[in-house]
Amino acid sequence: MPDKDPFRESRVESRRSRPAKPPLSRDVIVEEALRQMSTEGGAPLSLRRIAKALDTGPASLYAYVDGMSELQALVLDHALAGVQTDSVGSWRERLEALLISHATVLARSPALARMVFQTTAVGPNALRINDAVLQLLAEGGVDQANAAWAIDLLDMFVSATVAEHAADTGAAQPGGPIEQALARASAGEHPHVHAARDDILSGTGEERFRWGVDILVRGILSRAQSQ
Amino acid sequence: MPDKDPFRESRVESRRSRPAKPPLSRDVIVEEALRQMSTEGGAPLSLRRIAKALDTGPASLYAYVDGMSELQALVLDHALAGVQTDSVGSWRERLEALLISHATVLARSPALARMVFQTTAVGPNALRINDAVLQLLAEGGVDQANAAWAIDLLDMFVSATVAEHAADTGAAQPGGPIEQALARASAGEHPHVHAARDDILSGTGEERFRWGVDILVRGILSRAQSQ
DNA sequence: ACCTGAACACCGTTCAAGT
DNA sequence: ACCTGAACACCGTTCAAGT
Repeated sequence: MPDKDPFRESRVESRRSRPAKPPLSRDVIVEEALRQMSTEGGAPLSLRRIAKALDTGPASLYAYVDGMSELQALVLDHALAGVQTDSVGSWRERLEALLISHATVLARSPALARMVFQTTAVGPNALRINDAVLQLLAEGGVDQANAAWAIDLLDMFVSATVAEHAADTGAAQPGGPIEQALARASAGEHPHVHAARDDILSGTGEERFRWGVDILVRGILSRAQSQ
Repeated sequence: MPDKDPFRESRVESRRSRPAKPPLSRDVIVEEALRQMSTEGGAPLSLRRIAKALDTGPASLYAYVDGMSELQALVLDHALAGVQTDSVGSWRERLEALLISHATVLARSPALARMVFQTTAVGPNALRINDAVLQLLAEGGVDQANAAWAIDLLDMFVSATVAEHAADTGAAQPGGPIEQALARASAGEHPHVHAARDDILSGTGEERFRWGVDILVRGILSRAQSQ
């Protein structure tokens, strides 16, 4: 048997020498989670998949993270760091831009969008966003009591929009379940839906989002001014 | 060995004679699902658990239901049958009553509330509810184009309210994560949140729901009248 | 003291094999 | 033809046992 060639390519890869497989940490875990959410198309977050990617067993993650629900909170806040809270224009334009930025960040991955009603956003970035919205509403002349409730309503609108969008795997497309349902609305039994069917399906996502923001802002101003 | 007493209580229970273990059907499955959602506190719907309760293996359900996501759609519509679409008063009062009824039905079980952004409500009851809302908005003088988009916004509001409520396992309680987050909002870094902290936490769920409906209706009317 | 393999108690879905 | 036990490919979480 010939001697082993000492210059042969090593096929065993020491995991120590593998370049920059960094030691486990909260940050590494959260970043891997976000990476998977943006690449793995729509698949739900999984501790086991994260562990595998980081070359450990799932139990090891529990040293750095309390469990799935804490991880979700960390991931959500990390993602919210991308929300732009400063832009230019009137307070109304800046509010709209902020909400669009918020929705855009959440819509970047379906898994993130689905997370939005499972975890309450209470991290530093949620704080930053809410503070900015309160600032803008104050500029718009909305009193503090109404503004304080309004931030929740605006947030619900953003969250519901992205969550709805993430859920429908094409429900709104031509021939999809929504169109089929509308087709089932007869003039006799559901006259109003029947009559409005084209209007119900009209508009792009962004048009409808802007329309929603307009409705909310009008409502908030109207209420604030009546008091 | 003594003879068996022919009058002894039978301990073997023929499943044929067990009273009314009805044959499998879509309806039986959907009803068992709803039963479990209202009793099993907050646990997510599970095909396996339904199958066990109906005395079969999980595979048997697939003869009657396409899979989890079709079951969810059926369950949601079945539940929506409980939404009251007729009440008395002005159109505005009747709209508020309808939305409260809708929210109440969905909030009956956390599992149902969580389902609301996973499945698009397109069954007969969703049709009935949407038709009633369109009718009320028409009464209120809202044009068809705005009303057609408004039904989605109102539905998102109801859904987001119950979904948020279902998610927070007490996030809003005194000492809960929301209060803790607000405590982290310093006067220096987050002045508006800091100043509004009491207002942010104020109000009951129902007060805030009615406030939200008021904002939405004001906004919709304002927009409709401006065109 | 720290870490983790293996186990626990679940999932939804598929399909071969049996009646 | 219909039905389903068992398997497949996953989950999150726990914990005993090892270093």
